[in-house]
Amino acid sequence: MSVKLLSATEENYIKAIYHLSNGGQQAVSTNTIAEELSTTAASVSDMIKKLANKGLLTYKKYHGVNIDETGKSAALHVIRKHRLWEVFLVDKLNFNWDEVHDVAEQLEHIVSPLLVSRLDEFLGHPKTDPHGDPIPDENGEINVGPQFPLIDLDLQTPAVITAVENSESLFLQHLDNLGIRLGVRFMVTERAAFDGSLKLELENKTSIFVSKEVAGNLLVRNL
Amino acid sequence: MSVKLLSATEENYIKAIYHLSNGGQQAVSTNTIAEELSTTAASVSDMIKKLANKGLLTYKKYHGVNIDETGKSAALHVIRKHRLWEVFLVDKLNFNWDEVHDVAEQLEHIVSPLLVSRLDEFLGHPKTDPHGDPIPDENGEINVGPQFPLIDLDLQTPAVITAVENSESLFLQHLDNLGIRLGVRFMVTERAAFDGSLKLELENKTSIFVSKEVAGNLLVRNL
DNA sequence: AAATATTTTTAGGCAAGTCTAAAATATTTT
DNA sequence: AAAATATTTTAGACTTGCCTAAAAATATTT
Repeated sequence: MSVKLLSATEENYIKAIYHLSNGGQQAVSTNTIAEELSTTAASVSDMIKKLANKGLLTYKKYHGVNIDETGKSAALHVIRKHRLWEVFLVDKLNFNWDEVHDVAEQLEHIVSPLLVSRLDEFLGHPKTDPHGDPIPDENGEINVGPQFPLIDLDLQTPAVITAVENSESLFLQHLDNLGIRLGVRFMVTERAAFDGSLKLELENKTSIFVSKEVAGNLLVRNL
Repeated sequence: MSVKLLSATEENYIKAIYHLSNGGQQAVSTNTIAEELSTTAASVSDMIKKLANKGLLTYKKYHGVNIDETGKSAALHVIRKHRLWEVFLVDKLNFNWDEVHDVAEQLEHIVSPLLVSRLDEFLGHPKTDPHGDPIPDENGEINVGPQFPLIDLDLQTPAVITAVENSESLFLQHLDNLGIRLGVRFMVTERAAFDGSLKLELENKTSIFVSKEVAGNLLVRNL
C-alpha cells in the first residue's frame, strides 16, 4: 500500500515529524512541530488531523502524534530526494554546504519517479549526502554501515565523519582548526608508529595529522 | 526594475501569455489564455487583473491583454529555466524528448539564481534546448541566429532542425523514416554534385542523404 | 440598426493552508 | 486536590487560486 500523492506542505510536515520522532521512535507534540516548521499550534492541529485521515500517522487528541509505517515510508522518500539533490548540487554544481539547503528544500518536492531514479544513477548511487547522512534506497530502506570510532578505521578506506563524541569547546575548536566538520570525506593514509596519530587525506586533497585523542572522539562511517 | 517574486501559477500565466502573443507582438484574449491553461475565462479574468496590478501587462477590460517589458522579461526567465532543465534531463539524465515536459514544468519554478547560473555552466552554456528552441541568457535576451532553409546551410557547420515548411503527411512520414525531427542536431558533410542532395551527419554519428526537395522544406539554425 | 450570439466580467462559493482569539484539556504548583 | 499555568483544540477569518452561474459588453447576423 503505497502513499497517495502528498502536497509540498504535507511532505514538509511528515518529514519534520519523522525527524522529531527520531525516525518514529517517539511521539511528537503539536508545539514541537509548530516550532520546527515556524508555524502555529493551530495550523499543526489542522494538518495532523488531515495526515491522520490519510493514514500516515496516529493521533490522539491532546497527546501528540505517532508516525505510522506509511508515514515513515513517505518521509524517507522525501528525504531520499532531498539528499540526492544535495549530492547533485555539491558534486556537480559546486555548491558549498551552506548554500544547498534552501534549494534542496524546493527540489525535494518535484514529483517524478523517473527523475529520482535517473538522478540516482547519474550520481553513481551515492550512499550518503554531502553531510554524511545516509540516503534511503528506492524502497525507503537505509543501507549504510554503522558508525565507529575513527581510530578503528582501516587504512586506505574512504569514510565520512558522522559524529563527534566529545563536545568540549576546546575539542570543537581544534576540529575547526584542522578543517574537520561533520560530513567531511577522507581516507587514512598512514598510521604513525611513533605516537599512534593518523594521517588523513581529505576530499580536497590536503593531508592532515590527527592525534589518537582526536581519532578516539570522532565517529565515522565507511563510504 | 526587476520583477517581484511570482508564484508558480503566475509564472505559468505569464509564460502562456508570452507564447500566445508571439513574444509580445499581439494582444491575447481571455478565452485563448483559458484554453491554453485548461482553465475558465473567469479564472483568467481574475489573474490578469492581478498581473496587471503587478505591472507585468496592460489590460483593458473586454479587449485582452498586452504583455509589458517587465512581463516579457519575467516570461523569458521562466523559459530560460525550463529549457535549461530540458537540456539537463536529456543530455545528463538520458530522458527522451517526450518524457521531459512534465518534469521541466515543475523544475522551472524552482527559485534560485545561483542554481540557474551553475546549471547553465554545468551544461556548457547551451544556446538551444533539445528541441532546438533558443535559451534566453541571464538578461532574458535571445542570442541565436535566424532560421533559414537547410539547402542554404554551409558545409561542416553544426545546426539544428527548427521547423518544417511543408506539413503534408507524406513529407512528415518521410522525415520520420529518415530519423529527422525538430531539434535534431547535425552537420552537412557533403553536397552531391549529381543531384544536389545533401549528406547529413546526425548527432548520433549516423549519416543520411536527403534530397534537395527535403532540404528546401526544412528550416535550420546555426548552433 | 435591431436581434442574436459570443466573449468577458462580476458575484458568490469552495478547498488548502494560514492566522488570532477563545475554549478545552493537561500539567504543575502550592 | 484545588488553583495556576501551560498546551492543545476549536472557531472564525483571511489569501490564493479555482469554479459555476449570471450579468454586462462586444461582435455578428439579418
